[in-house]
Amino acid sequence: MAYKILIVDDEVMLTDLLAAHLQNEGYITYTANGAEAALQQLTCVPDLILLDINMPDTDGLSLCKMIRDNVACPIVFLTARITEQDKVNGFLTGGDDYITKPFGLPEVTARIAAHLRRDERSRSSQKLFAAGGLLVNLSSRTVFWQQREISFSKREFDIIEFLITNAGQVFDRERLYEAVWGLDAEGDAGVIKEHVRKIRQKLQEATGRTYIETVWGVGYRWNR
Amino acid sequence: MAYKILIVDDEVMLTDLLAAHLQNEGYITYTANGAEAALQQLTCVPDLILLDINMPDTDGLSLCKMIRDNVACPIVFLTARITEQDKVNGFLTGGDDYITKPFGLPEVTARIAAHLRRDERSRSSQKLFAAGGLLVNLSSRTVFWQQREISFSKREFDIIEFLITNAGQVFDRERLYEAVWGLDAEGDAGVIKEHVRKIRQKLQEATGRTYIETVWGVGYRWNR
DNA sequence: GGAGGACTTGACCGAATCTTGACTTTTTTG
DNA sequence: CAAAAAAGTCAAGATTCGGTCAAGTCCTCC
Repeated sequence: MAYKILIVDDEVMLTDLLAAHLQNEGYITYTANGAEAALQQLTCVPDLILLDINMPDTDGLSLCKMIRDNVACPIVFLTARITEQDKVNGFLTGGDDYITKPFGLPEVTARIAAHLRRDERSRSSQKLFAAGGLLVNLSSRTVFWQQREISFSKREFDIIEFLITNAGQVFDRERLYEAVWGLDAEGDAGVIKEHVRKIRQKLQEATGRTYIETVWGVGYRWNR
Repeated sequence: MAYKILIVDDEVMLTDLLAAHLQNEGYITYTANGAEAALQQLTCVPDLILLDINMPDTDGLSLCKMIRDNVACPIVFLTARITEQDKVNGFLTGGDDYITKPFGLPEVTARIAAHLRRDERSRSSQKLFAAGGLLVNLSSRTVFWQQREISFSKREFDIIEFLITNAGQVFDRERLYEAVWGLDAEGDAGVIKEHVRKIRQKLQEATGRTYIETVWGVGYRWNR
């Protein structure tokens, strides 16, 4: 689930540059080179908006308000400078940020990532999964079986998290490895066998069940 | 947006009665007739919980603790009576309340409404955190352990503040650094290790506990 | 401008965890 | 039924990570 970012600036060169860079980072990008185009593009329901508020022929403030009225995502302003007056005008309200030109691409990337993370956190601060006495809490990374905590290492929990959020689906080892270790990780997906063993062992010991089922010749699946 | 209320009691008649009444008042209700069911229902992330602590076959205290560890909403206890011993046992902590059986429906409704109002208000500007003798005051930036102040430097307190306002969640050093030093700060997130050491040292010295827990390979988490 | 506390850095060590590869068991298939 | 393929087990070595420390720098308040 890649994030969608809408880039609004009158300079085509700049929007294209940012779009190319962000696509490279794995984001889906949309561009708009004017107020009208920006409003049209809102239909794509972006997760974050990069917005130049100093565009000519455009009242930045009211464009910003119109955007806010229609989508709830964070807005990061691109601007030559922010004066105190701008802040007073209410440009900068909850969840927003600004980057002053000229800026470096790494800076933009970092800010975007941070905002998306923060937004994600507030959107669903408690991620809980329950199944017959087993309680998995993704934000505190804990697993409880009837008042008793079962502790898992990082990799073990990562695997559990992935399987449980996709409970019922079967994943082969390659796919699991990719999901947990990352797309560009190199190494043998055979490690999974070992981690799954450990997970099952701990679960079995505590609950009497194994939860992770082997689909022979295909992969693993989480059973509630 | 309607509030969600989870009703936990072993008597089906009672849960159904309460549910019907509260639905009539405009609440969304969930019911559970046992400890296990209660834990499962937590996934609905209720805004308030009505909990019978005198259910047979259930250790009310630890069930209560489990619930608290996973959701932050107020808990209203339904009980035959609350003894002094119960209070000492820690059943009642900030935001909680109890209603002794037998009770009238109007009483339940009134209490629930009062708690939801209070919770709403305090959630937006919670400035005081308490956990077993430890009292953290965000506005005066002080930490007390049983009438005794423990002093922390700016950075140390900033870290404590962030962790405590997101208690239970795990943050890796990068996120923590970002949250405390700011998005555009440059520097090594390794500093955190040193600050955490100092914080723990002071807390340990004063309270005998460390509060900040390490989740190996992932990050840090504040334990109440 | 100096003293003292706060903040930062980098190196080091031990411990927790991850990975590997050989080996065993189970399942499928010819 | 035997061979092959897939999955599970195990122990040992490799690796990564977090805690600690000492030293250096920065800042602030006299």
